[in-house]
Amino acid sequence: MEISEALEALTSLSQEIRLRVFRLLVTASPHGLPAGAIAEELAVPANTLSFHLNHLRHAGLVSVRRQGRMQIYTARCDQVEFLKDFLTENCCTKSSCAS
Amino acid sequence: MEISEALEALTSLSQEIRLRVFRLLVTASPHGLPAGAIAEELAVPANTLSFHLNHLRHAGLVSVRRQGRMQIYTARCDQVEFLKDFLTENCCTKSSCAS
DNA sequence: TCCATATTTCTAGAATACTCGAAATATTGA
DNA sequence: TCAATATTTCGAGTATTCTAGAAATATGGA
Repeated sequence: MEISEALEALTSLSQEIRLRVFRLLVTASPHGLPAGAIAEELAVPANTLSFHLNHLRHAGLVSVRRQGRMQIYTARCDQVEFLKDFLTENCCTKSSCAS
Repeated sequence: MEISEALEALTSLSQEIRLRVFRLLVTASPHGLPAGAIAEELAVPANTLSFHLNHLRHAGLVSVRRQGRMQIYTARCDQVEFLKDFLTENCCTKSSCAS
């Protein structure tokens, strides 16, 4: 993972609503959840949520598919793995790292 | 690691200058580097750097000790481990995770 | 004590991010 | 085609973060 991608992922996950959205989607993995269900669960207005879902999508952390009228969002857990790898390779010394 | 602590660490590392500072300090681990050397290496004004070092310090990602006139900053690599653990526990499904 | 060096704090302006009402778009079913 | 539902886009206001000049603080050496 490039530093610019890592920055995008870190920026996306560093916002409370987005982190909560992502965690929720991880628990709902691999089926995903429609935007409306996320908005209701987290008590966030639909348009505000849409803004954050877009942010996560641009950062590559979620993917989306349409199912009828609904947009189903799914966590891209592999991207978190890449982020963790980035942190391991760039932000850890050998001695301090388990992996 | 609590969600609020994780947010602080993610926020700190999601800013380009701070991420570069942290990576530099990891390479200089465990000795650390004086603020002036970091500023010079990254070509950032001393007071701007100070702002970001403060941010990293409040997030627990670096520690500092005085050595004569210099302030020596050191990466707290263990905190990155905690952040990775947080991501593993909260943001990964079992199937998607190596660990 | 006085000066030079290293760094931080103060401050205000600039840039970026977040929020949410209102309007627009997409889909389904009648 | 029309109404209802699900979601997104637009736009403007608010809040937060970043930047860097200037001044302040801390230390060591002459």
